Amino acid sequence: VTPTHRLRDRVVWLAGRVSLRSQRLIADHFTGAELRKQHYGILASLADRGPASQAPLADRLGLDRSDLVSLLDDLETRRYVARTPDPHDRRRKNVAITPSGRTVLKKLDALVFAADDELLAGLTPAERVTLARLLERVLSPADRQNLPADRQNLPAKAEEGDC
Amino acid sequence: VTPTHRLRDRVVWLAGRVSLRSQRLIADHFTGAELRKQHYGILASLADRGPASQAPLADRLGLDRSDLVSLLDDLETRRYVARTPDPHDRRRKNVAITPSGRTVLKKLDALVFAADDELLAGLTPAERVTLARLLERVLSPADRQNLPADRQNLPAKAEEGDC
DNA sequence: CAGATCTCAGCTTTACTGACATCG
DNA sequence: CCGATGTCAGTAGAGCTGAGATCT
Repeated sequence: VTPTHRLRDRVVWLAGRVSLRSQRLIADHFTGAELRKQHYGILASLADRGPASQAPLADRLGLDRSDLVSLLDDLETRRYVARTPDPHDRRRKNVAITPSGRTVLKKLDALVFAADDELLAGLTPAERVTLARLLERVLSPADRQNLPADRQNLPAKAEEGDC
Repeated sequence: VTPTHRLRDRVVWLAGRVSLRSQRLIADHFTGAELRKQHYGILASLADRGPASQAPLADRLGLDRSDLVSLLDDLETRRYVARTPDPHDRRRKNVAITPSGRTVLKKLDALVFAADDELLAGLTPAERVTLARLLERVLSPADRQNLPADRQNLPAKAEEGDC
């Protein structure tokens, strides 16, 4: 009685659908915020993982270096981040979040948290953790090509106890 | 020792990353196939869930009705689907997959399956099922708003037996 | 000179919006 | 008249490509 339903079993398809819904939820919650999803990602990454020059920053966000430029321009003109030339390598520009950037990040983080909560409304807290861990592990092999050495904090056991 | 790492705990963010990687994998596997991800979705939906007119078809794929038009044009000119006017409601056009459409679907399905396998390389079979089920459940509440009465085949128990 | 970094310009795909003619 | 359907045109976001200037 399981008539194959291809799309329901293909994570590559389901991920696209969930991503689209996530995008809509975030966009809805962000109305009037003059910043978008990627801006939030940049601020969050800078706050949680420290400053970086643009190339590594783009890598850890999964963005293209060229697309990062205008996003940083947006944030820089609003004084949410600061681009300072690297004294050791004059090609690089070190990007750091500013105090006012942290203030905005706090507000945006609440919006993203609300969107996340809305997306996962049908799941228990334990299931949400399981889902996040599985998605993170799906991403890991691709990230290992980019990230230098930043990912040792996975205890290798996948948080069972539910499901 | 868990320094908050916002992006790693937000499914709305992780879903976007996984979706992007999925998109790249599918696009890679589809090189030379003259059809894209959505074309596959249309064919798969028509094959697995039967023919439908365009509006319901768009709903069950999560596409916009307007975007479905040109996608169906592509498939129709290649004789993979057939649009036939509905005799009971002359506004509607019933869309069905053709025999040659099923042939192409088989080939595309192998490509998508390969992409899915590559995406989930780091997960065990049981974990893959768990991930698919969780993603499906995230999608369900949104789908119930669109689909008329097409989703009773979820027995309210989420196919455990693993995990 | 090879390679990395930042930047810019242009392109494609995707999703959305608004409008329209047709029909129930 | 209201609402649904299929279609079209235009818009904006997102990602990619290729190139250039600067620097290691």
